[in-house]
Amino acid sequence: MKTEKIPEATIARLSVYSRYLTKLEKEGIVKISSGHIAKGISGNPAQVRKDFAYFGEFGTRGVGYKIVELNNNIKRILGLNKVWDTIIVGSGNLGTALAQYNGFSDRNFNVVSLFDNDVEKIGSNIGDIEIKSIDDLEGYLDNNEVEIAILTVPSSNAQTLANRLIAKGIKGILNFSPTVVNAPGDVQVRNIDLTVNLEILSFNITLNNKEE
Amino acid sequence: MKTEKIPEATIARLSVYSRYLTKLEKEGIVKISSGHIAKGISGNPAQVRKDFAYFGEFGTRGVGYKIVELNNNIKRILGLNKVWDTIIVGSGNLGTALAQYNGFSDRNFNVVSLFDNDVEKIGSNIGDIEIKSIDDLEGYLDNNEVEIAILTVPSSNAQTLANRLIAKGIKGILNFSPTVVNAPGDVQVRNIDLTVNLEILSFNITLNNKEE
DNA sequence: GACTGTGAAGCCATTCACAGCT
DNA sequence: AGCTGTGAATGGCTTCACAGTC
Repeated sequence: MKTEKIPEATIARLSVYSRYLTKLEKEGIVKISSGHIAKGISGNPAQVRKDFAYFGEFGTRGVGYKIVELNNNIKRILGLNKVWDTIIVGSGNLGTALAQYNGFSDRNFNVVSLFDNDVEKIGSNIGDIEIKSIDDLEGYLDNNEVEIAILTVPSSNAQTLANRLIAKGIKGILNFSPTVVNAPGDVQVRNIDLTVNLEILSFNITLNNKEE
Repeated sequence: MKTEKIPEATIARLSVYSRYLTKLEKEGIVKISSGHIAKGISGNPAQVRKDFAYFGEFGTRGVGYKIVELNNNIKRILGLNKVWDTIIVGSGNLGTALAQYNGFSDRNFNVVSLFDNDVEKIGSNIGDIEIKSIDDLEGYLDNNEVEIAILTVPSSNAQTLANRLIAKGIKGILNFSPTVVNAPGDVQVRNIDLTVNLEILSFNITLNNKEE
């Protein structure tokens, strides 16, 4: 193993491997080869091995990988050996849907609060998460250790709210609004752009239809 | 312009350019240079020009691009010069949230129906979209021209439902369940994996914290 | 014999740099 | 002078192929 730049694609795949390994763990399977991991997630065996090799030697030649041990290593690498308290800013349809999404808690992301500017919503609950006033955002972040925020507000407000989050020490933003959010280098931003993905579909379908 | 393989990243950027150009159009701006487009979407001018060059010569040397004309070209390339009727399969929190998301209709994607297997929900409306029984999926697709489906069902059902959609001629699937959906080559699948994106954030934050 | 770990090769996307046009 | 269009150079990721280990 050499220390070198790790492709972001590798990190994304580690997350996928881990979820697959967790499934196998539950089924009681004990060990697995890179070839079978690759088959399970529709990938390439050499790539699976190379992805792991950035971080250490987790397998045994001639044998394969012990699933529990490998998965623990991946979760540690991804920073999932702790619970990440997370807030959602914007309790519109998407924000409230994400607040109730089980997939996050399964992976150690715990939504602790929702923020909105709609007085009709403030004070009510989504599941057992209270919707708080956006005016209380700074106060909340002063008193609670939160490093990750999910941003589900209209494009027009996205950068302003991102700035407020960053000013209060938020280190990662998952942005769903269809606008690019800028942040200083020590703050991670990931954009999930729903319409871009639909438009890639429409491009490819249009292309396929022409080729027929 | 030469015909060659077009990077998928180029298609994703075309979608982003188009949204930015639409914004400028509304502001009444008439022409723009690759440098200004790049600034607007936090990109690189050479890349902007190269992305366009895959499809033709849309600009004028020494001058730049006419915004309306360029945007029309991009929208045509992306297949957005028609309305795409779309169904959502799975009317859980995420499915209903997406059904009400304005960003889709703004870009010519029209959600025409929601499907679910919960008898409590079937027959009720989300906005003006009726929730239909999943048993009626095939019948609906026989009688309505739909090429794109959004899949927001639990992982355990995702592949089965994808197969049913593909059997009825669906050409593109936007999959939100955290599982890989397989499809034949003429069917496009795009996966939006919410937890993968959170885990990339947690990896990067963990890495930054260590480096401090 | 089976499977990992890894240098080298191959492939693809981005960026540079400049000729060509207005 | 300003800006596009594009071949060439660069950089990065993926795949190959095989030595090393069990």
